[in-house]
Amino acid sequence: MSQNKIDIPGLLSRMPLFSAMSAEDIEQIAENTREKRLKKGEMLFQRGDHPQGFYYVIFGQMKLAFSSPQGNEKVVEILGAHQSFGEAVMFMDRPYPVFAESLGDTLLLHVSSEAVFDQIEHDAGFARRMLAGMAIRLHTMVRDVESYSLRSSTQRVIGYLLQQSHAAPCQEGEQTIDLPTSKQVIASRLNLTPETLSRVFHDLSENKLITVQGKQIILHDVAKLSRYDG
Amino acid sequence: MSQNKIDIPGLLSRMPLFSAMSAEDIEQIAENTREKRLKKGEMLFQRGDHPQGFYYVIFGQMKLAFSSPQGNEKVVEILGAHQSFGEAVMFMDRPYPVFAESLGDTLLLHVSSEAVFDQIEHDAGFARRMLAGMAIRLHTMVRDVESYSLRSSTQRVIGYLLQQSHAAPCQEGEQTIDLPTSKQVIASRLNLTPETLSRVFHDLSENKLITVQGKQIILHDVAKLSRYDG
DNA sequence: TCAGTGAGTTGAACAAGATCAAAAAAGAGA
DNA sequence: TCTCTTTTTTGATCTTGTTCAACTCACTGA
Repeated sequence: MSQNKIDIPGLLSRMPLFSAMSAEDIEQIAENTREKRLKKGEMLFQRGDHPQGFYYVIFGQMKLAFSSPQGNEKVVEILGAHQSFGEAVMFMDRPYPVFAESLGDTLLLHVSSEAVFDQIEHDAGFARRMLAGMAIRLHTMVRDVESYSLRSSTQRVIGYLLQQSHAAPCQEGEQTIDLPTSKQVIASRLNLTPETLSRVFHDLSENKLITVQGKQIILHDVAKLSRYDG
Repeated sequence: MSQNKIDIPGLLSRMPLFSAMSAEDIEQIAENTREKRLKKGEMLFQRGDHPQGFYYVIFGQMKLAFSSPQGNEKVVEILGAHQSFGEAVMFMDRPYPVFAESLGDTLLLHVSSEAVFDQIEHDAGFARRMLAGMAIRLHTMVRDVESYSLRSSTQRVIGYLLQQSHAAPCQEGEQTIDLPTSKQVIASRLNLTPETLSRVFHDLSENKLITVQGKQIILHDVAKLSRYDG
């Protein structure tokens, strides 16, 4: 908590959602924005809490997840800097369906619902950007359902690695990526147990497709990797 | 195709999305709306096609699904009368991630993207309703992911039955529901094989919780059913 | 430096569903 | 009504990924 004052309007204007807005409008939003600092492992909200705005990650990392009565936990999303979450739930009369917990020391901005609703009222471009953002979110979710439904564990892991690598699908040569968080959390994100993820990594390593060094993973041949089917 | 002329403005004004709109605005939308008739089993759009608007079901039934390279098919959503689909994808520069096929003879309205964008431009209430609709869609998707991730096949089936029954969770006595389509399709919607769905129904019947008569299912005790854990 | 702790790995046994094959039942058309 | 087709059910077997337990490793903090 030893961080200095932060420049809220400056940060807001760097968000895609707000970047096309006038200085006055930014100022208006900024007045309804608060910063929120979390230490590693802190809970931001629980499933069932009522939302009053959405969040934007300045630095650090958050996870969104739900837990079953049996105590299992399923990570829905891992969010890093420059990503936002909680927009959708503002527009429903519903509590959060997931809980949010920080994965490291994290700084968030919280933009209140009122500010968002006011902006929608007089800025159609903003409304359109908001709709576009939610559409992308929905699309991501649909792709997740697709991958849980009709891809094997190995295929899901490969898909994740390729996504993280941001590589053109046909790119030649090696590519190094850094896992954004622990393997446990990533396993849950991919709907796998940590054991299974470990075994998949082992298998891919044995086939000379990747090398795992802690959180660092080298993809030896992106093209071959995307064709591989365990 | 022997249906008479249909009253497009009348039908539109009965949609929640448009119901609060002025007659002139409805007329404007209506001019950009076309009807589309499908026979059973017809393909409306393929994965990869480019959207030019969204659809609304007047009567009949549609399924949205994707298929894997291995030929498996996974039904994402089953849509009946008074439901719409395809809104989200209008707001992205992306093709459809799923395909759409009719499950019976179906009449749809197709509302063009242009009409929607124009309306957003001058009607903030419309934008808000659009956002609310997409938020609900997203929420449904999140609940699906939850149920695929941390519920057993039996629990998913029970969840589906309870949802279809529209019963208050603590309701006493019997409740009859009609499956909206074939058990195959429902199985896929629930991420199950037809065989597994059949066995779950069998198991629930044996435990006197339900009776299955073709597409008709009697829930003998909603409260007990929602507590049951095979 | 070294215990202590949580993360990650490995192996063996297990279980939930899937798959394959075949029979039974229900519809659809003529 | 009687085929012919499709859907649904049932049984046997198989697979994928889970579970449980033990072990290794890396890192943290006195």
